[in-house]
Amino acid sequence: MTIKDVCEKFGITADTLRYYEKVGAIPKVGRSQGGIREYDDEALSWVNNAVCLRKAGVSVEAIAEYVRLFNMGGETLEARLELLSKERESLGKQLEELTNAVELLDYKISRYRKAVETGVLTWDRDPLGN
Amino acid sequence: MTIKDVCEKFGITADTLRYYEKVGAIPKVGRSQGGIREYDDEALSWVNNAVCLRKAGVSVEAIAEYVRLFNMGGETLEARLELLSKERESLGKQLEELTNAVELLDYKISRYRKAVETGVLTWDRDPLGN
DNA sequence: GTACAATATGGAGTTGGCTCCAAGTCAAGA
DNA sequence: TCTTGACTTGGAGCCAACTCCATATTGTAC
Repeated sequence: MTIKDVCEKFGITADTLRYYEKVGAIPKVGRSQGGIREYDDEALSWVNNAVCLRKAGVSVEAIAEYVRLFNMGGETLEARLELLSKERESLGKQLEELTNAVELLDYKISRYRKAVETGVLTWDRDPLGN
Repeated sequence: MTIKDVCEKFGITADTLRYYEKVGAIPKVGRSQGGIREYDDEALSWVNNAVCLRKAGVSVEAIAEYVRLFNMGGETLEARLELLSKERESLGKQLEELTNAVELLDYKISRYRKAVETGVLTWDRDPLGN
C-alpha cells in the first residue's frame, strides 16, 4: 500500500503520516528499492493505533514511547502495561469532562429551544444562566 | 472573590483567567477602585462555562463567539442556539472517538495482563497486534 | 508609614502537532 | 525516452492555547 492509500484509508495527510514515523509514533515503514514507503498489514495496524489514540487526545510522545518499548522486546511488557494503564486512566478522566460538557450544552440547548419559541431565555436550575 | 480564589476553585492559573478575559471567552470582569478584578456569582458562572467547555476541547474562539453573541442581546438567540448545537455535535463525535480509543486500550491492557502472567503477548482478535 | 505579597498590563516566549516548502528522485503512461 | 505526477528528505513556518516576564500599582500586616 502506498502512502496515499493509507492517507485516504485513515483520513489524514501524507505529511502527518511521515511526521508520525519521524517522531516514532509508528515504527519505521518498509521501503521499495527506490526508497518509497510500502505499508504492509503490520504497518497499517500501527497506523491505526496511532490515529485512534491521537483522535482521543493521547499525545504523540506517549504513543511513541509505547512503540519504543515495543521495539525493545519482551523485557518491557510491564512497562508497556503501565503506560497503557496510565493513558487509559487519563482517557477515563477526559471522558468524564466531555460528558460534563455535553450535559451543560444539552441543558443550554434545551433552554434556547424554549427561548426561540417564547422569545424569553430563562434558566430553571441556577438563576444565573448564560 | 479575588482572582486567586477563582483559580483555586477551578484549578487554573491567574494567567489563564486573564487570558480568557482578554480574548473574550468570559465577559469583562468588574474591578475594585484600584483596578483589581472582583468576581461575582455571574462572573463565576461564566468562568465555569469557559472552563467546562475548554476541558472538553471546545475552542476558546467558539466560547468567545458565544459570549459575544450573548452580549449582543435577544436578537442573537437563534445564532447562539445554532452555535451551541454545532459544538454539541462536535463533542458527540469526540465522545465516539474517545470511546473507540478506550475500547482499544482496554483490549490491549487485558492482553498485557495475560502477557505479564504467562510471559507471552498474544492477540485473539486480529493476529496483528501491537 | 513601611515593607511585602498580590495583582495589573502589554508583550514576548513556549509547546505540541502538525503543515508547508524547496530541491531532488522515482515511476507509469504516451 | 520523455513528461508528468507522486514520492523523498530536511528544515522552516504556523496556529492555538497558554505561560512567562518586566515593570508598575494595589492592598495588607505590622
